Parts: sequence; C-alpha cells; structure tokens
Amino acid sequence: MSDQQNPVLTEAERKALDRKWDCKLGCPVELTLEVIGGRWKGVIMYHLTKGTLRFGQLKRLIPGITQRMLTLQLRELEADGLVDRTVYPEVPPRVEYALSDVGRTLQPIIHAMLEWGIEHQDYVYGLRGRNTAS
Amino acid sequence: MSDQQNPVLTEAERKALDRKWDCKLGCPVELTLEVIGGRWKGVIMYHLTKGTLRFGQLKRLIPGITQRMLTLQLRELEADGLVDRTVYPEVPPRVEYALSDVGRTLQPIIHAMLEWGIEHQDYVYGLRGRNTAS
DNA sequence: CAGAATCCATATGGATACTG
DNA sequence: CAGTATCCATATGGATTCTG
Repeated sequence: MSDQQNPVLTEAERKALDRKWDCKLGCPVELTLEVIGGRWKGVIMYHLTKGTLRFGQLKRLIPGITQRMLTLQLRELEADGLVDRTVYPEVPPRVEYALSDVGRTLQPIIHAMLEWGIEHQDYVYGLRGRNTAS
Repeated sequence: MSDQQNPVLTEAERKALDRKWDCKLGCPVELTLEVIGGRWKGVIMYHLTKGTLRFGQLKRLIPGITQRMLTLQLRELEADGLVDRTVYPEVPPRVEYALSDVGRTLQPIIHAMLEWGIEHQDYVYGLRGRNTAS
C-alpha cells in the first residue's frame, strides 16, 4: 500500500535532509507537542477557540477532567504564554481564561486535529478493538 | 491584548456551540493527541514524512531516545495504523518503517507543528526561562 | 466559585544486560 | 541489527478534603 510515496532513504540521502534546528530539543515538533501535548491541553485549547470561558464552564465542557488537572494544565498553558488568565476581584471569585495572541496562532493546528479525529476515529478504534479482542 | 477576538460566552451561548461528537472520548481532539501526543511519536512521524527509515536510522535521528522507547512508540504507532513495519528475513535483520496511508494524512499537522515550533520557540523558552529564574 | 493541599496508585520512561 | 527483559526512579493523574 505505502509504495513509492515513501522512498527508502540511504544514510547519505538522509543526512542531506537533516536541518540544524538551533533548538534546545532535537526537533521543534517536540516543542509544539510539549506545549499542547498534555493529556487535556488540546481539548482546553479547543474550547477556548470558541471564546473566553470561566473555570467552571471549562470544567463542565470537559467531562472527565478533575478540578486539580484543569488547574494544573491551565497553569502550564499560562506559563507558556498560550492562555491569558484574568481574575476579577469579586465575591464569589470569577476567573476568565482566553487564548493569548500566541495561543491563537495554534488555532489552525487545533482545528486540524479536531477534523482528523472526527475523520479517523472509526479507523483507529477499529484497529484497537480488533487487537485487544484477539 | 486578547480583546474582542475572544468573546465572553454565557452558558447559553456556550451550549449552542456544543456539538455531539459521537466519540468515545469527550472530543476528537483528544483522539488525535492520544495518537501522536506521546513523548516521541511526533518526532518519529516527522522523520518518517521524509521517507522510509530503518530502526537504526530513526534512532540516530532522534538523539535523546532510548532503544526501548523507540520500539514502544513504534509499536503503538503501528497498532494505531499510522506506521507500516516491514521485516526483511535476512541476517542481520533489517526492519523498515514507513508512514501508512492513514499516517500520511497527518503530514499537514506534523509540518504545521514543525513550523509553529520553529516560529515560537524563542517566545516559549523566553517565558520559561524568566519564570524559572525568578 | 475557583482554587490549594494532601495522599496515593499507576503510567511513563531511563539504564542496563541479554539474544536470534 | 533490531530488538526483549528486567529493574527502578520519577512523573502523571485521580480522589478527597479544606479555604478565601
């Protein structure tokens, strides 16, 4: 099936393709995955693409998540500058989360991941079911 | 900074945006991240977008990875139908890895992640350095 | 409401040694 | 060469309780 579209590379051809990334990790793909690859980060980011949301709203939008994990993942997204956190000094407290300018640059990737998931979930779950059943 | 581009959503507006995913996870984004979100999967997939590679070539392309992790992550990618594994019954053994047809559908996302990483690594590392220094 | 703190189980991943 | 197998440290994440 995967024939001439995947040329077999010799070590020389492979080296010719190598780029020096000038990156602390081996490859910038790792950075992007580190930033949105957490168990819940992608989903959080996705929901925030729809607009600013409060902590409780996010929690209700993501059924499986615990309060603790939502807090932790939001803090990491905030630390990496993808999400802005605004605290309103009221009683009871109100905290709003929104994508930052840089966070918004990830929107195309998030939506591409959404579309891919919708498109290929049957394929993936089909394979997994087959293998765990055998 | 992140002003009118992120409208504050009421609970009613938020519900109107909800889609029923018909998905085992809460949201298809989770599936996509589950499939390529592993510590090394993205990088492995990226290198395979350049062509078919042998086990040892992949290992040399990804400096930090151990033999064990490369094996495990390749097995998962194979189980999810993203990577084809071909064993040549020779001595010494030769095993080649290539993106499957479905795996190739992830190429746009992988390359978008590469570009994003190149573009924003300074931003992210800048923030992280600032915070860990304080 | 939006969390912080604590406790604890499991998953993840590294190092090393061995093998067909 | 391309793995397996084993051991072990740490990271991740859930459940629960408490608070400004």
